[in-house]
Amino acid sequence: MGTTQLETVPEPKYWHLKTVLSNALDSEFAVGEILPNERDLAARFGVARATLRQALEQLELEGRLQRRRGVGTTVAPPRMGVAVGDSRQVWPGAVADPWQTLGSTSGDVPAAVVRLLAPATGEAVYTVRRALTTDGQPVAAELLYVPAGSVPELTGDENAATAPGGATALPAGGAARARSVLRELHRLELDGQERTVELGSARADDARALDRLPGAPVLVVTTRYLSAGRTAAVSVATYRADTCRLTFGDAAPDLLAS
Amino acid sequence: MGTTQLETVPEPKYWHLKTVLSNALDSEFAVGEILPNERDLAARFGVARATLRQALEQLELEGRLQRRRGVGTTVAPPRMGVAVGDSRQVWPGAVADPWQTLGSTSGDVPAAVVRLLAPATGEAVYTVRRALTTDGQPVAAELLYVPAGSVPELTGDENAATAPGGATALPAGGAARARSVLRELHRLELDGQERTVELGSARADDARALDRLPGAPVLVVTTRYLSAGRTAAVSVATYRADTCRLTFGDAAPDLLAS
DNA sequence: CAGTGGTCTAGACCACGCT
DNA sequence: GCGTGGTCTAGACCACTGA
Repeated sequence: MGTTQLETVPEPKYWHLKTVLSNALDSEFAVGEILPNERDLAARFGVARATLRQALEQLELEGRLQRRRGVGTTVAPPRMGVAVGDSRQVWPGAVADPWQTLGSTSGDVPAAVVRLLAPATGEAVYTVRRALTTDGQPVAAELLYVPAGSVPELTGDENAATAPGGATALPAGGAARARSVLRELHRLELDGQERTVELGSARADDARALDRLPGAPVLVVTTRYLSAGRTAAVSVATYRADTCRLTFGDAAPDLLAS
Repeated sequence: MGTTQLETVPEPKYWHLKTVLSNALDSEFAVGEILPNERDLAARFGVARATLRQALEQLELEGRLQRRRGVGTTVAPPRMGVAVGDSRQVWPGAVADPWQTLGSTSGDVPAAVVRLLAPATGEAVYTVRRALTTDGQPVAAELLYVPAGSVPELTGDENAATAPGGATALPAGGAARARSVLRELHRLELDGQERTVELGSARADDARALDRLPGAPVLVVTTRYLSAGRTAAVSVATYRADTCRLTFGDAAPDLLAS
């Protein structure tokens, strides 16, 4: 009886707006072009600025737009492919590794990492900071956790106090020290590696390294390096979710470029 | 001279709020517990509801909370690990494949997929819809694109009109038809597969399948199946970014559970 | 300095899930 | 019907960038 509800799922304004803008981006804008500012755009579409921003946020999340405070909103280039795992499994910092070793930090070791490392009680952990950039653009920031047991040659001089109940971070050092950690790590045989990928939001330090605001969406890649039946190292890498696409397998990244 | 700016990076309210809530979730709430409603929470923290919502959105993005319209906000369980690629590479729909084959749809073939398939001009494409659920919860929705050339035995009865300049979708069918497409596909030898992972937002149909609102964050996994030097099929799978963590490699998903 | 995006407010109404 | 989260408004001020 009642009137058959004819096509009335009132699509949210911001959703419709996003579609309209998306089409406009495809047909009327070139990569790098600057859009009108938010107040003008909102007025043009007859919506409040908050509503327009909801649409822009979606488009930025999808990598279609790039917004920068004090500058404006520009049309983003297609996401770049970033090789994360290829067939040959190697230690971080091996030859031809595009990551840049920055140094070793002295932060806490997150509980989740401690769980993966399953270190001997109170065993110290080296923390190496690395960064990945492409064409001058920051792409990813990584923290590599190496328990002292994986690099026995380094335990000579500076022994950190062993805290009960958890891994202790070793004192910070320069890039030279970080590289020596990697060098020692390479003496081990790499038996395999396991990875997980999940969505996260950038912490304050990652945000700075990635040239984004805190809370920006990132893809968190956690890698567990296995050697002799034990976890020799754990890497937590955060990739800018807006600008890059992770590639796995033997694909040349360009093959899947859009 | 000038007063050294002492610790004044005015942290946004929503960011601070997120931290406070996050700690509260760790210490004072159990998984599944319902939080006070947004209006009460906002009043309790002395902020506008919109500001509180910004903090809740972040926490939901990180998989800490689950919000459902008409119901409330609950504490989410830890993300579940979902195996995406293991060492042995197999066709979709092989034995022990946990995906459920739903049927074949008749939608358009996205331009990005056409580029990967590189089909003969106007070659028709089968589209198979599948879904993955764990413990009754929808986890992922997949569209598998199979060019007619990959399953020659099926081209007998219904030939779609070949449109110029692009791949044509074949008419829809039931789960039985979809399964026959998979069966035929298995006759090919799988030479390898390439994957990409990127952040996306759920389209209307995916949102329905995943029991989320349109625009919800999803992890889009694009897989290219290679056989005899050619792309035999392309799968585009969208995973709920809030509830799952993709696992690669030989890891048992539980090993990396948080 | 002017102009941009980022944050925040205090309201209003709507769509949905339950009971 | 009632309470929930989802959408939307019209303003205000702030933080940052670049001329």
